[in-house]
Amino acid sequence: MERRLTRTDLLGSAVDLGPLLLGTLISHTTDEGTVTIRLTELEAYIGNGVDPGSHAYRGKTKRNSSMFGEPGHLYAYFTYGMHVCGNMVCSPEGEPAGLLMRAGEVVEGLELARLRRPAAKKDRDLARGPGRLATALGLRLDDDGSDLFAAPFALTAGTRPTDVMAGPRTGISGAGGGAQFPWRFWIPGDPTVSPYKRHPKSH
DNA sequence: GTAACGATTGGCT
DNA sequence: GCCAATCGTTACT
Repeated sequence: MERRLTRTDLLGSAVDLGPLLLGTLISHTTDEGTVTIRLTELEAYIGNGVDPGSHAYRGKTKRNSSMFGEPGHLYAYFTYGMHVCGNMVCSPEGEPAGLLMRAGEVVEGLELARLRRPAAKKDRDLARGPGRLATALGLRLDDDGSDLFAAPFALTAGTRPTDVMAGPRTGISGAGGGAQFPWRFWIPGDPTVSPYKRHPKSH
């Protein structure tokens, strides 16, 4: 039986929660329908001057304020002038931390996800990458701050993976990109996990 | 005020 | 593998 998650399940260190939350199902319902994605890849970001890769590294701003809010809410941001990415906010209010939803498998609303992701050649590419996942789920910038435990969102415990891998985060430049912060977590062997890419600038 | 850069993607070589 | 797209945020002058 599938269990509905509660806010307590997201209250804790993002680094600890990352591996535990792999396999979680996130649902988003719009007037177009419902899409549910089983998360297969997550990245932890903390901040507070500790994590150079985090948007919250230099403190609270208008953009990242959701990360400082109540756990279980969405931190959605706009990047590269065209993509939206979504985080699940963890840790107590006032302490910025989140888990970037980097990839997943569409398990409900396949047709709607295909409609939203016309560029995807295979179903495994529908949510393979943070911008793609957000698009498939129908996330928009104004969903930033939304409570993931209230309509139109829902979080459900999925089948827990038998194995979990950890490594350096993708696309991070500078100090936050190295093996010093192995806070990318994924389900090994899952075809929907995105390929690792180091930041273009770090050569 | 002005320039550079991204927690990326998709198309092309 | 290489690179353009595209614009808000950040990092300078």
